[in-house]
Amino acid sequence: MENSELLNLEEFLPYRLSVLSNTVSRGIAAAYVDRFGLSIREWRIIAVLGRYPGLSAAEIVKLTEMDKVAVSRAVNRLTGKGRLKRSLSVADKRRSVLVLSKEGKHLFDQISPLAKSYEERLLKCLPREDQDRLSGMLDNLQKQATALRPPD
Amino acid sequence: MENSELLNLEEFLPYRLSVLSNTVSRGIAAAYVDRFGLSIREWRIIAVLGRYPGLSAAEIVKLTEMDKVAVSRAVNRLTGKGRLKRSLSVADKRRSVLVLSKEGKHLFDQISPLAKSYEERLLKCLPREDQDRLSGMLDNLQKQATALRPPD
DNA sequence: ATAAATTAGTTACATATGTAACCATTATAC
DNA sequence: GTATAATGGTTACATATGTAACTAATTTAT
Repeated sequence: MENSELLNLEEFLPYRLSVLSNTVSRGIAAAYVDRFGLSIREWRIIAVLGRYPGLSAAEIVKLTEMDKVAVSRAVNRLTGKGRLKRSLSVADKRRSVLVLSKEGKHLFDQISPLAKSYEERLLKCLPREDQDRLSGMLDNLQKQATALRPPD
Repeated sequence: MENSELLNLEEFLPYRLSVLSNTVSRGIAAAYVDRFGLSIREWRIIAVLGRYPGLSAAEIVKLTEMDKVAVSRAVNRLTGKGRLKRSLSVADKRRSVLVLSKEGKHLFDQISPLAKSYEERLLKCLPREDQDRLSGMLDNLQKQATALRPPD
């Protein structure tokens, strides 16, 4: 067996992405999980609905790459706590229409600056030029990874 | 509230990293989870031990950013299935010394090329020059994220 | 030399998660 | 128009996970 076929973990992009993403997610979570009683996934749903009010659960699934059951459950918890309002689409009675409640909006407003501040501190390690490049590369990688993904 | 303080999710680096990492991890997992009966975390431990035989559980924790309980459990499962051998360090009887068994090595040898092939196809979307740049940026980001991480 | 603090790892508990099976509704095929 | 397939979402079950409390071994401070 050619040694070059064996995996060198610390050069392996998927591994590095995963480690980095975990470190970062926990870093941000530290700022809101305890303080606001939100799980990472719940926050993600708040954030996506803060940005795009009126999404359905299925649309959240597509946007966030979260599992549809996970979304269903997080939405239920958030609705139960009064952080989200759910109604049914008139055009398609299967579809839910999700929006932040007043309290949900308030959470979004409070956590947004914390999240952005974290991002800013994180990006300080890259020169401006690299930051823009990185953004483009991530777009390309995401498209490619989506294309490579096996059908469910 | 200044609109600029609100989070724009699709430009938010931590979010994009998380989505990308999930898409990628699932893409690779599709190649081994069912075929070899390995969870993503178990595979990660196989991979790190294939690269660094003799690590302790705590060292795996540091290298992979996995939770120490998660590592303990995955190691137990792998040992139970005969994919890993565990002994105790002579110098420090708390420490485990972990190595792949023959079967574990075989798994590593079989999955490595699949993983590398996935990585290769993923990276096809970036010109060579960007690939090198990306690598350097990920190093910097990882260091920064680690520095920003709150103490446990 | 001994008590206190640290470190490696495991266990117990509550909670979260993924898979598959399941309704209800809407779209498609005939 | 009716049967069939596809879609949105939930539920049930088994399993995985995180937190905190724990044991055992080692290190540090005195």
